[in-house]
Amino acid sequence: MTDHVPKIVSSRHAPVPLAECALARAIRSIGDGWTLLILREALCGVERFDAMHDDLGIPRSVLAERLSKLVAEGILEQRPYREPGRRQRNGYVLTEKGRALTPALVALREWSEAHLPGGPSRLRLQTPDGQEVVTRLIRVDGSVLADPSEIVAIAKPG
Amino acid sequence: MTDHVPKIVSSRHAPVPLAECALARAIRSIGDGWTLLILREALCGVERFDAMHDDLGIPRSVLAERLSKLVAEGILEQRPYREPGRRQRNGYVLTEKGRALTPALVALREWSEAHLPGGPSRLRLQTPDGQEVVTRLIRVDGSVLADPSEIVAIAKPG
DNA sequence: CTATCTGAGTCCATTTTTCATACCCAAACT
DNA sequence: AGTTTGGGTATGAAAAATGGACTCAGATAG
Repeated sequence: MTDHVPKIVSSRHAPVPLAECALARAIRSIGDGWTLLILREALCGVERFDAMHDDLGIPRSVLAERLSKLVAEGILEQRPYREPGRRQRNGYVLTEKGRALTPALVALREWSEAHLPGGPSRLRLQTPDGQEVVTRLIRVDGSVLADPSEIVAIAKPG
Repeated sequence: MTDHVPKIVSSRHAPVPLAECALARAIRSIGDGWTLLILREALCGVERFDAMHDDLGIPRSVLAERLSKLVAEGILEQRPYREPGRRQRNGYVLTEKGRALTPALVALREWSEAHLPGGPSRLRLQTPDGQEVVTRLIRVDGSVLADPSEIVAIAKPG
């Protein structure tokens, strides 16, 4: 104690362990390739099992398992519907919790457009009046952050 | 051709196929649980193989494979360093392309704080002067979007 | 009333990843 | 010369993904 512990040189390790990190929890919850692609489908308004199966080429068993996990987590909910002359079925739609993932997906899309090869995306995310939607990083005082390299990660004492 | 094809009833399917979707490409590139957790480490300033291994509990072979993929994609780069009296090694740091993922990760963190159980996160992402950073969805005209449910996905004609 | 069609899944055998542990290597220090 | 240490490979066992066949229930046709 009277020792002057030389002090940790730099942050060799993350400032916060996984168990206390909200970002890590989000990744655990939805950070899986198929799950993210399913959320893209949901954001695009696709509700049906077979439509997702067709769009994604995902194995049916994997799709069923992921959908029920997303329902269990409250990100999707089953919405029964019936087409005229067809029997009742249920589709999957985003809950409010699920919709709240939109900023993250929009940010990913922007990153891809700016930094990945493959040409411009044909997918547009916009308001009903046709204005495209983008994300911005801002400080709590409302000012826009120009450069993400200004960001540092620290641990809140706890 | 003279047939009046009845017209597709609604968007059962996504407006854009995966191959032409920037969001899908991003998911292919980094949408994997371990990869996202590695990016979290990088964002936290963790550079070294062993530090990441300790923090994440990831198998060494998986970590090695993911790191080299991220380097190949230009998201991380190897930065050789040498501590006094130690041999030269290389760490991994975000490139500019990698840093550009920050908004997506911040958005995920916000979602987690707002909607997942687990208590407040101890991880803070802030500017050097201590202001916390958050994301906002905005229209191209600059106005802030209050509710993500206003968003619709459509295909750009192509 | 029986047959058939369809959307929405489940089941199952095979292949692919992941996992955990052990092992390896090169530099630096003893 | 021998030991330590960060940074990886190699390897067999366990888990997950894959793709195809199978199931089920209700609507409609015959």
